[in-house]
Amino acid sequence: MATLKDVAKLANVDVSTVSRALNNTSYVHPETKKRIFNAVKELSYHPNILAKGLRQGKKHTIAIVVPRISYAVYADMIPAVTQQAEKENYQCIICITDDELEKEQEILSRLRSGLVDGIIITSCGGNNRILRDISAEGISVLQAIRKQDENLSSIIPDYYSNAYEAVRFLYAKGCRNMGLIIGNLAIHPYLERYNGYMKAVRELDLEPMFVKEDGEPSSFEYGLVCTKKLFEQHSNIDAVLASLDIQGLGAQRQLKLMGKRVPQDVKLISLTGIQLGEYLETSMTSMEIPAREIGQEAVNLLIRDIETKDSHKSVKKLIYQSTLVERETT
Amino acid sequence: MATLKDVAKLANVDVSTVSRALNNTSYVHPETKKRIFNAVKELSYHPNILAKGLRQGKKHTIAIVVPRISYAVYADMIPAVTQQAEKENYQCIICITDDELEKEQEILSRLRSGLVDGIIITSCGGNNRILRDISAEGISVLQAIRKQDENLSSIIPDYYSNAYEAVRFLYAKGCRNMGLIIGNLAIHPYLERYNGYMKAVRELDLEPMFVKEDGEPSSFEYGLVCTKKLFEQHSNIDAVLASLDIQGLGAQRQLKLMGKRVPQDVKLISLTGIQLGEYLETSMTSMEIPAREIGQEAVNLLIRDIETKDSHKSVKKLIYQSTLVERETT
DNA sequence: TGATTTTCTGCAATCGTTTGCTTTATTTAC
DNA sequence: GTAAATAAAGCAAACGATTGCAGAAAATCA
Repeated sequence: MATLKDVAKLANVDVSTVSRALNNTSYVHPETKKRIFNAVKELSYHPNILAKGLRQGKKHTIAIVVPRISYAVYADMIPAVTQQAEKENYQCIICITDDELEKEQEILSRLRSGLVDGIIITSCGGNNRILRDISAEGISVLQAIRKQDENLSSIIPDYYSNAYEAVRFLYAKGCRNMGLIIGNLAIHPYLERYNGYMKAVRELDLEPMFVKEDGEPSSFEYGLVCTKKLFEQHSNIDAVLASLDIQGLGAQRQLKLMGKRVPQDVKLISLTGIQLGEYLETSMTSMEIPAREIGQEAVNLLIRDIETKDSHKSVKKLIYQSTLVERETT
Repeated sequence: MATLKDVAKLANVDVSTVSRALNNTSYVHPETKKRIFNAVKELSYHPNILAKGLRQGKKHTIAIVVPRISYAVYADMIPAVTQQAEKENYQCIICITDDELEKEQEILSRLRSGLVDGIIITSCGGNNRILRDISAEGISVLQAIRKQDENLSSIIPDYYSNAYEAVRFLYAKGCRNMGLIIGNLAIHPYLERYNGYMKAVRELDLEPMFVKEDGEPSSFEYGLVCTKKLFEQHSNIDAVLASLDIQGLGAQRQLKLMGKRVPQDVKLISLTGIQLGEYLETSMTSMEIPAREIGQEAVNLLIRDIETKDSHKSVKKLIYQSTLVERETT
């Protein structure tokens, strides 16, 4: 691979001149410039990004760390992030933790090695210490989708309102016995959804019905099992609120198995919308999270933070509203 | 951020000794080692990966370039790639092209800057020149899922057999009028599917029926429109073969709209399987591509290539068989 | 004991850039 | 016509690691 030196030799100038010509960072005679550009083309020179980063202390690279890429929210958010990053002339590297603490730590430890200027992360929790250390070392950190650490900036959907609004909506549709499929309340989004649900249920003077199981909550099976259990506990249920899209699919299947008609007998709503909902045989009503917007704005926030020399950076907290998209299940 | 120098100073030794201690690359007195490790811990030192890469000419990083991350094949393959890369102690960066030539070029030009040791790519085509240049410059290149350039190594599913076997399967189920939804035949996988379909259809002495439209073939709408057109052209169709999962969903919807019962009136199969097919209200029969295996083996191949100093590297071509998973649509 | 070998450590060059400082040539200003 | 400003280019020191070479100390051998 050709280096600056090679170009300099061919163009018969010093490397510094080549550098300045290519970066437009000082006067270079037009003729010299021409010679340099010709040499660049002839040698098909590409600057070494490592050397550049090393010298400048800036890598123009950010990382986005997510649990999975197949989950709708991330599948939506990630392309928005990479696109926005490109627009801002940043490179973007995507890391997948599988929602495992150990993997997340491994990844964070790698990222700590000066590869990136900033990190957008949906943490699986338990890494607050490391995240804060990284942040203290000068790498910008932004929590997205999930919030774990109040001392670091975050940008998340309004899970509380999602649940609250969904209950209100179903109430207006005539439902009076709404079952909620929920996960571990120690996890922030689940707690928020739970609180939003409870608030609405109390306001409307309804009986709260919710179910939580062991096992991976982000799964088809979880929706299947929880729906079954909900009906075992309360046979009169006329609406199911699934926390996630994939839970919703499981619920749909279970309702079919139990011979319940959707939406006539039971209505169904997902609190985390996916586009796919639209494509199903019976398309699913859902609260659609503005994942793309969140991704885009996350990049903007992060880059602003990176490029701020100011030492007393403020902790920012952004909350995005979702929109209810009504489809065939309600 | 602490550097080797800081550690050296604190441990009261030379940087070279620190380097050797940390990398276990030469004799270092146990006591000295202890002092060094203490210093490392105290300063929470993390080696600068850029400097390391620059000096060693190796980055222990590979890139995977894909059109989308939401498509099932990639959503399956990518985690397999990153996991396998980690296992081999390589870092992995994921790039998304949106199937746009321009973006792909932009990305490749970035990757060319010495950031990675190798590239696994599902190209949108038209970049053969650049890919070959990159390969010639010493960055290993491996085509996955799609093959564009016969002169570069590749690892792909057997699209031909997929289609061939699907036809045979449907024939055994009693279907005699099978419509194929296909895309641009200039694109390798579509051509292969077409050829496989035609081969089987001729062998079985059936009438070939296929449809191709303008517009994005990887979409719900494409499946919708093509299915409609298929039936306009041949009203007696008793089976639809969708090239892709998402086309299959569109077909399913269209069949419902047309009042056709699946699988009684019309059978439906997807030639590119997704796990999601299992979760649908009427779960979809499909040829399941071993995306995880392909991803894993791609990494192995690539790394073997990277770590081979040998100049006359051979071009490798691997083809993976799919398996037919029968579900409710047939 | 003296000669080897092995262990331990430091010096300094290197990877491919960028950039502060200098120097020289050219232009502008009054 | 001289002083000041501007344009153009080179030298050499960084950035943070690795590594060949060399020398000193310790251990082994005869």
